[in-house]
Amino acid sequence: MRIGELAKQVNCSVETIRYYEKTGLIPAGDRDPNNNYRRYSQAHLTQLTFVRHCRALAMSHEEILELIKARQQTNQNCGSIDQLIEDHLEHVSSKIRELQMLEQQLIALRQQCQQSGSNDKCGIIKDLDSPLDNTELLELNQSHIKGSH
Amino acid sequence: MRIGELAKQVNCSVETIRYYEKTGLIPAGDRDPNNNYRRYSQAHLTQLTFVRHCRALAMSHEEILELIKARQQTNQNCGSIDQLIEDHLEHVSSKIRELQMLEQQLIALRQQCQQSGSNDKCGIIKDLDSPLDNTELLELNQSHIKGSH
DNA sequence: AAACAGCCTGAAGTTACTTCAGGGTCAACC
DNA sequence: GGTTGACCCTGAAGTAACTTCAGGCTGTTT
Repeated sequence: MRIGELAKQVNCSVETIRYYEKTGLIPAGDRDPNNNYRRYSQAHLTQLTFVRHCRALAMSHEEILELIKARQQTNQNCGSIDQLIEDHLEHVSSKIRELQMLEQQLIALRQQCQQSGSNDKCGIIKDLDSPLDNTELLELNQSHIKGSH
Repeated sequence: MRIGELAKQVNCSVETIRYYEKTGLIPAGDRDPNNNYRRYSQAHLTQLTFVRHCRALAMSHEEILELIKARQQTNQNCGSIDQLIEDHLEHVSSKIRELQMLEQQLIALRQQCQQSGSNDKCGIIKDLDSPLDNTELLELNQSHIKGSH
């Protein structure tokens, strides 16, 4: 199977597959000697499926690499896999809590407008002019799950 | 006031302030002729406070630039400001919903392990090997609110 | 033979910064 | 007077996970 076909099967772009190869998320595999095109087997499809599934769960490449490594050490204790999922779940949960606080602040901000009419009287702008209060200082942390835009 | 002092007042790094200047989020301002150091006034502090407040609400630079522009057209109708906040709130809310679905999937995945003991029998790995089902295909969209790691 | 889909590589762009390299300024202390 | 250390400067590169672009070969169809 060629790269375009593989991309279709796992629902991603061919560029993404080439990128995964470059960064070691999937093995390089061999080439058609005639044209130097990449050739993929069932094994590639399996690993790429695994990777895409992990990405759909918002895991980072680093986390996925750890899982792949664990997966290959078949007879080791799976406690580390368990722990990784547990930690990742905690990342996601804390991100949710963070965004929910943001959401509340934005709802409060929205009510400040008061239909003033003109920009200089708009309560939203006035509100944004004031410094951050303590409750807002729990800043957006640099977590690896992507943002809202 | 010099850049270090300003950074302290708004609780960010001096590099961030220089970055904001480069990207137009705050005006360039003047320099001390003796040493070429940046000098800041109360007006700078006000605008930077505004920007930091917006960032604490996870707005993108693009959104903040729009707000700054609106803010300067004092006598225009503030409907566009209203709308921007509304749209941003919707970004945040939909990101929350997305992460909550992720959270549920991770909770389900965590239960797959079944204390098998070894990696090759771990239900988590088996689960990740299977392709994404339809409910998971609502992929992580490229929204501007930062991720979970 | 020309057109067009599909493949290749390497580099640059994306976001909002942070880090680094290399160097000038300034107040204080010995 | 020399030096230490805090603070400032610039421009370039690094971060994550891709996407887009430039330039060019391959392969099938008309």
